[in-house]
Amino acid sequence: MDGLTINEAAGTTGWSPRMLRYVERAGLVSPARSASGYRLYGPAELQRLRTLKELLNRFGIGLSDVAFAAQMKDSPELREAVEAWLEAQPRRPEDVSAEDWLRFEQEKHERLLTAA
Amino acid sequence: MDGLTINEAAGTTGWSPRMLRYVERAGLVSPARSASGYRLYGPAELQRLRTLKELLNRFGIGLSDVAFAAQMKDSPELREAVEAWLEAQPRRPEDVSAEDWLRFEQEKHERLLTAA
DNA sequence: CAAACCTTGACACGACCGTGGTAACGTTCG
DNA sequence: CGAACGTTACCACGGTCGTGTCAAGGTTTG
Repeated sequence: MDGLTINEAAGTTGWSPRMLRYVERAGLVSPARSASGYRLYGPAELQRLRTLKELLNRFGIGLSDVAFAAQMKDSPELREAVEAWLEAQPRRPEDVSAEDWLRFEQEKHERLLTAA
Repeated sequence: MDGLTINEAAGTTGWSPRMLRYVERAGLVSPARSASGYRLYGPAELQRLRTLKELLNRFGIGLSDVAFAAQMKDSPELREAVEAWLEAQPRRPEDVSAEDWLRFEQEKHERLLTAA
């Protein structure tokens, strides 16, 4: 049977076995299962895991964010409702662009800014 | 000057003053400010706050989710990267539709299911 | 001018995210 | 058959989300 087991997949993707199960639970990458229930990661899943990792690192987002995007993707009702809300008013990007967003998302414990 | 103060706005929208500040911080609804720095909520903001509340309740999502959607909306780079990743493979919706998503998102502490 | 309201900053708290670890039990392979 | 590996179910822990509350100080208004 083709497909790497979870530890092998962990080895080639950089995720821990623990996280591979978590990612699956989040509905993002679900490998096939062997007759006895072992996870079998094929080339497609492995690639998906690698690009997922890069996606998260590159933008500093979380699994939940991607999971939410997925949910929006296959629930037109949700997607339309959210888009409609966002469309309503532009929020001039001067105020809340990457700067403030990051500030909010990460919310380390920095002060300052106050946007003179 | 037109515009309700934060407590008045809280009264008509159902949000607490605390949460109105939090929502602003998340970059979702930013009222104008008076000369001395008081928040002034106009009809547009009030409506936006009410619909936001309904959006969250209706789909059981969080402010962060909407904030993330907003971020995707005005960062084409992020949006394209996420969409590209999601597009890659369809994930048959039998496995991870609303059921599992909710299970993951809320993750109360329920057992069972195992989808006989 | 004093009461009532606003502002930001902080402490606090339960719930959940992202992780790791361990336990208890089934599977594969040498 | 025993070692190595897989599965699920838990405990734990720092960090963030969504909230409330309180303190210290400026503003508005009767």
